[in-house]
Amino acid sequence: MNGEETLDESASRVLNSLTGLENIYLEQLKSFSELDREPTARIISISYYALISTDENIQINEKYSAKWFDLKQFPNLIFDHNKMVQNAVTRLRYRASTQPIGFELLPEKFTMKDLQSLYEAIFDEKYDKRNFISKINSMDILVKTEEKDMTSSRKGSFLYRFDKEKYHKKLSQGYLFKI
Amino acid sequence: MNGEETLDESASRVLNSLTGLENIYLEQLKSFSELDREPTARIISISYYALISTDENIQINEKYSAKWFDLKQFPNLIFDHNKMVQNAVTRLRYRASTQPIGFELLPEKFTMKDLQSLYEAIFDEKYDKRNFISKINSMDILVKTEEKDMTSSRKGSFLYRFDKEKYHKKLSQGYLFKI
DNA sequence: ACAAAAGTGTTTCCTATACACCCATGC
DNA sequence: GCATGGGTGTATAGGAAACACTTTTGT
Repeated sequence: MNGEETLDESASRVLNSLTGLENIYLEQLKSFSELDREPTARIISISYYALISTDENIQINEKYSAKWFDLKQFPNLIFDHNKMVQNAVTRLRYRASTQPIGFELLPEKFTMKDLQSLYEAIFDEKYDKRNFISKINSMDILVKTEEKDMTSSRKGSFLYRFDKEKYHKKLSQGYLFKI
Repeated sequence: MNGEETLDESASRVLNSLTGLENIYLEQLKSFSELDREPTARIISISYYALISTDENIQINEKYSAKWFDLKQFPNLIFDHNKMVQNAVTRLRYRASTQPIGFELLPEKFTMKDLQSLYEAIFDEKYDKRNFISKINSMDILVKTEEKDMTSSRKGSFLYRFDKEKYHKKLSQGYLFKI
């Protein structure tokens, strides 16, 4: 980090220089301070994770040779970076079960199927679509649009939007998000 | 922190110099890095919380003028330290609901009433004793001893121990602690 | 007409909660 | 014998999970 920014700002800046993205959900995870975690010097790292929507068009800056990996088949990382990833997955699952961060990861309009697939990916579990949809509907934080996504079926499936205002209103009335 | 220790070690050392205690449960919370969090210099702090059992006999080192406060009536703290305390309470509650850290805070042998009072303090809620006890019993991680605590009633109440081995065996079989 | 995904309700089970009386003992 | 805290069981309600068929439409 630089001397003139917070750690959160620093994380934002790094993500931006890597992807060009701005205003991305970032959450601080934890510090890693083992003496021998890197061989050349004593380095303390504070890890973060970001939620990057599937509809963002990203040009990864080649300078850092970063790459996307599927969680189920990602390579061994150097130093303690495997631990960092594991820690990030755990935190992501906790966060996703207590806050509607799922919507950070979808385009503004999405189908119920998209939403279900996303949560299935986050928790690495399969859900029954009837139960999933009625759970989501019971939360009453989505708005059904008139539009349909016609790309995945002949019948087409309705698109929904996350209603931030409604959600925050419910929050202030003591509502607890729980999935 | 010194240059030759991890942050966890540093937290242990600070706690030890404050209280003389060793082998205390400590968990790292998060970093605080706002530019103006302290007026005199740019300081980044990593907060921790500790679980200190009610049966520890503690001599607080007067050098640091530390004091114990009841959470329900603790004073305003300087800088961003109120935030730190709030963050610690939130984490403690999360941890206590997913891991049996309650037992870190009790003597080796304790009554069901002790345990219930402890969880009531952590979550600032009252529980029905029948429901509480049957929930604890259904976990099957306590051992009832033959001994009774005679200090709180004429009848006396049985003392229990937390069975770490049993708990870890259950964990390895996929058991999830949940209170 | 048929293939492919969307959409929709009901039943069952289990967990969480509410609730009240008897027991053992010291005084 | 009574006051005090300890100990115990059951009934009810609500949420989670299991489960299958009809609809739409492009080809």
